[in-house]
Amino acid sequence: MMKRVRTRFAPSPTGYMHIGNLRTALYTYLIAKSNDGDFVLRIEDTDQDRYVEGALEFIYDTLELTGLKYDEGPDVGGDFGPYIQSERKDIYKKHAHDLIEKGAAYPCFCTKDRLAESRKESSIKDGVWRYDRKCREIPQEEALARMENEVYVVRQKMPIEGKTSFDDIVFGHITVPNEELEDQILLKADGLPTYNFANVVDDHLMEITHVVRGTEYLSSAPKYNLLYEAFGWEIPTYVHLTPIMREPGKKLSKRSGDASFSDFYEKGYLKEAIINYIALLGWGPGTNQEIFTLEELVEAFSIKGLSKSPAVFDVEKLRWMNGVYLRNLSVEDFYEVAKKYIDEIFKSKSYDKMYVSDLLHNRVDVLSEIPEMLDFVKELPEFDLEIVQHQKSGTDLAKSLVSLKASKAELEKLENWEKPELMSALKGVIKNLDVKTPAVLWPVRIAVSGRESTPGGVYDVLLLLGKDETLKRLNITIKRMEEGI
RNA sequence: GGCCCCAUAGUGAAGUGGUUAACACAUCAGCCUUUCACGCUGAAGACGGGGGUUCGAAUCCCCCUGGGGUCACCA
Repeated sequence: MMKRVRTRFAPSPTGYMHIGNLRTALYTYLIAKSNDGDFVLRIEDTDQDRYVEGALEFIYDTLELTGLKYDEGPDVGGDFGPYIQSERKDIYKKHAHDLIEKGAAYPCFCTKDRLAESRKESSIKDGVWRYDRKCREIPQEEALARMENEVYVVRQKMPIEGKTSFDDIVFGHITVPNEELEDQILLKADGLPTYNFANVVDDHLMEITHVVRGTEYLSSAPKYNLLYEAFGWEIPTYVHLTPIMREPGKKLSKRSGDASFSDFYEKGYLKEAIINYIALLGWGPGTNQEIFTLEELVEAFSIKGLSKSPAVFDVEKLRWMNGVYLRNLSVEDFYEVAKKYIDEIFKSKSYDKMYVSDLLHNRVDVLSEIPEMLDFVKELPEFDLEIVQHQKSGTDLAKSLVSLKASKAELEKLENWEKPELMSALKGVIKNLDVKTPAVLWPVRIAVSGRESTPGGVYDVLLLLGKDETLKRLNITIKRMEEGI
């Protein structure tokens, strides 16, 4: 009987959900759920200096929004709490002392000053300083006594010689020389554990079976193995994830701009598309399927599909995928997500919601583009008269002017400003003038929109503007042209 | 610098000794068309380099190169 799979997402409360963190959360969730297991949220706040107000809510909200529902966590409870590390202080302290008794760790009384001094002296040699293990030799009895009234940290006693190996499910078997391992600090002088200690203790106590984290922890894994062994605990399955790069060679980071989930979300990328896209950054289903709902990801996910090399975040592909999601929406649903962007253009003016949505929903990749696509609705933009001519059908300015005047005359007569009427009016113009269709439709559209490309054709643009505005703009452009010729 | 890891088109990514080396985004061309977009069709584009092993290597081994990670009282 296999143990129940349990994974945990363990962010620091920094008030920011980096896209890479989100992906880690996603994969962690998928590993649990694709095995009918539990997904746990644990907050790693052992660095007091880093605490950001409101960060917890931010994490809860983001996971809620993206659908990564956790079975246990600070706000939902569970049998393995508390789920916030700063509330587990006593647990770490007890375990650190157990380790001292077992001889796998020792208290270190070196002050930061002495360390800095030591670092300064020896750094001349090869550039990399490592703790000189001064306190390691203090007899345990004496050390225990000094702990009563001195400030100390607890350090892990690493083997001096030999090698340590560990297995990672994506990277395989990895061996490192023990001389590389520093006697790292487990418990800080403030009594809180370092990540290096807390993660081991918590993962064991919370019965985490698959430890999912970034490759930045790969080189620390042997130290964790040594810790598990010292405690006599079962070693979990390690799943180290490659980083997401902004461009080849450059890691995606907060500093390089819009690398956070909320930035994308607020720009008009759908959460489903973001999740879908990042799922494919570093993981492949082994089939050609690319569009996945979260449920489908749970179904399709396998650790085997995880990639060993870093993946570059390609905004262009995210755009495309977001467009696919938008197009797959019904017009009604599209309106719901696009509403706030469309309203930026129409403000309080009334408009036919479904009509506008229908016009937009095949043409938009990112919702925030909408105001720009419709900006001509607000007012006639400045534009170069040259674009009024339709080159392909050999229409020049003079001919365009004729088309415009004739069109204006017909449009003025219309009682009903509806598509069928507009169509028959302009088709009549085309027939009377005996010209090609674009020779009329193109100039009219440009004359009233000032744009070479618009969502929808002339009739759509005319409907968007209404009769009065259309005629007003036709007059303006006609006048400009008359003065120009 | 030491140690560890990685390496298929611009990007993601199939492929695990024998393939015309998939597929998707992007690019380019054509079709559709009243512009744009959607959609459809097609094109160009890759196994980082060098040695082995093998009848045969993108696939296995070694070296080089390139990239990444790590070496905190941060996670």
